[in-house]
Amino acid sequence: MKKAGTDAAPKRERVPQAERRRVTRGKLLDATIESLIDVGYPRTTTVEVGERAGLSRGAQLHHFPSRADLLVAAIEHLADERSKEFEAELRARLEKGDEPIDAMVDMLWTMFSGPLYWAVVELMVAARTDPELLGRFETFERSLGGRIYGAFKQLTGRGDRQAKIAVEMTLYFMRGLAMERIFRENDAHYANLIERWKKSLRTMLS
Amino acid sequence: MKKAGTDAAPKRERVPQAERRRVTRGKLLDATIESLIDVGYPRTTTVEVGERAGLSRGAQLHHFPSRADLLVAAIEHLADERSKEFEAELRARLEKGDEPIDAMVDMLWTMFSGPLYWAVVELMVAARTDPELLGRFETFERSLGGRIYGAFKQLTGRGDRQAKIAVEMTLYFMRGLAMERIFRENDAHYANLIERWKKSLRTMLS
DNA sequence: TCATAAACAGTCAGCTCTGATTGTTTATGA
DNA sequence: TCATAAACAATCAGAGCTGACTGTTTATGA
Repeated sequence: MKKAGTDAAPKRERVPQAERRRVTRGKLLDATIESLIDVGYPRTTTVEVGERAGLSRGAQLHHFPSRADLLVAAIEHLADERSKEFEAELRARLEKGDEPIDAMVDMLWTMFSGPLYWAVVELMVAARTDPELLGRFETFERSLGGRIYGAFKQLTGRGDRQAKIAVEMTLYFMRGLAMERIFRENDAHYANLIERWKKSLRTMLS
Repeated sequence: MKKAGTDAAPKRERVPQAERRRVTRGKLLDATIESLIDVGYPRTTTVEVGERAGLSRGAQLHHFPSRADLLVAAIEHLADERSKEFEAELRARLEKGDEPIDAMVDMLWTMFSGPLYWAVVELMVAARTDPELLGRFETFERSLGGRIYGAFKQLTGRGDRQAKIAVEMTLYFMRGLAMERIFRENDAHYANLIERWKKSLRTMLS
């Protein structure tokens, strides 16, 4: 009764190793991001992540031998997720055909006010005092920054220095505004400030 | 030889209990802030702080029975320190007699780019997932925010709604810009953006 | 000057987290 | 079909952290 029927019978799914590997790692990395969002960096322990992923310790350590390995991989995974989020948002705005500045700012705020951004904040702050994380984080942050600037060019047709700086300042403003959400949940307040930012941005670009 | 000469002899300093208490607690709280800046929130353990303060475990636990007590007190202490920093900066700008907007923005950037702000960031992010810290943090953050707005009124003579929002947006921008310092140290870059912000601010207020 | 309380020191048990080890199951390709 | 390697499971020792406990020193005010 140990071996499953080898011929006709239940027809077990045959999943290639590479695919199984990908799925299990994905579960662990998703669980890591989720834990960062829910309980923060210090309490994102390997046990916490293993439980969230529903995997045994052995399975976990097979893929990520140490907590550091897990977190470093989580940075890359988070970058992927944000990238997907970004592309989806960009497509949505393009379809809606909003005015470019509005589209850009709204799109960015959607990302900065979404749950994934808490994971970014946790990792960013942890990276400040952890050289290994810092190196990784920087790489992906720059890459996404470049992609955002590219989208701005695509939307507005402007690629000059002034535009670049305006995008940069927008990102900083969003970052600071997003942090405020630690204390306040008042969506109307943020909506108001976002509208005001659009005005400032237009002035900067004119 | 145990008891010191009671009459003439070496004249031991007599320090009142309240003062000794104040000093020892100050050492512990300073050490906590220093540790937050140097190694971050997760590694700011009670042992780490005790060693930095040069105090025994007993002394430490006498004043702060738990890690949580220490961190909560550190928030208040940090608020005091920032407050002092603020008042000092404000006086300096008033003496220099700079143009009000310049003075305000420069003063704020001095604070946001100073070492104390890293401690603020560490505690703020930790507070996100820790209700006890959150309550405390919010209180002092609001209080300092009010004081900053007050100074703005004092400097510019403007206390209208538009001014209030402009100050608020300035604080958000600074917060986001300060975080960038995790990755980049290029002072000239920040100086440039600060100058641009002054322009935006003037436009907002005009 | 002396009783009392606060300040301070040192040690340690208990807990949690990490990562190593060993054993079992499942998939793949020969 | 079977040997091999990857994937997964379970347990555990070691290290670090917290907070409790006990004992000593120092200051205060009666």
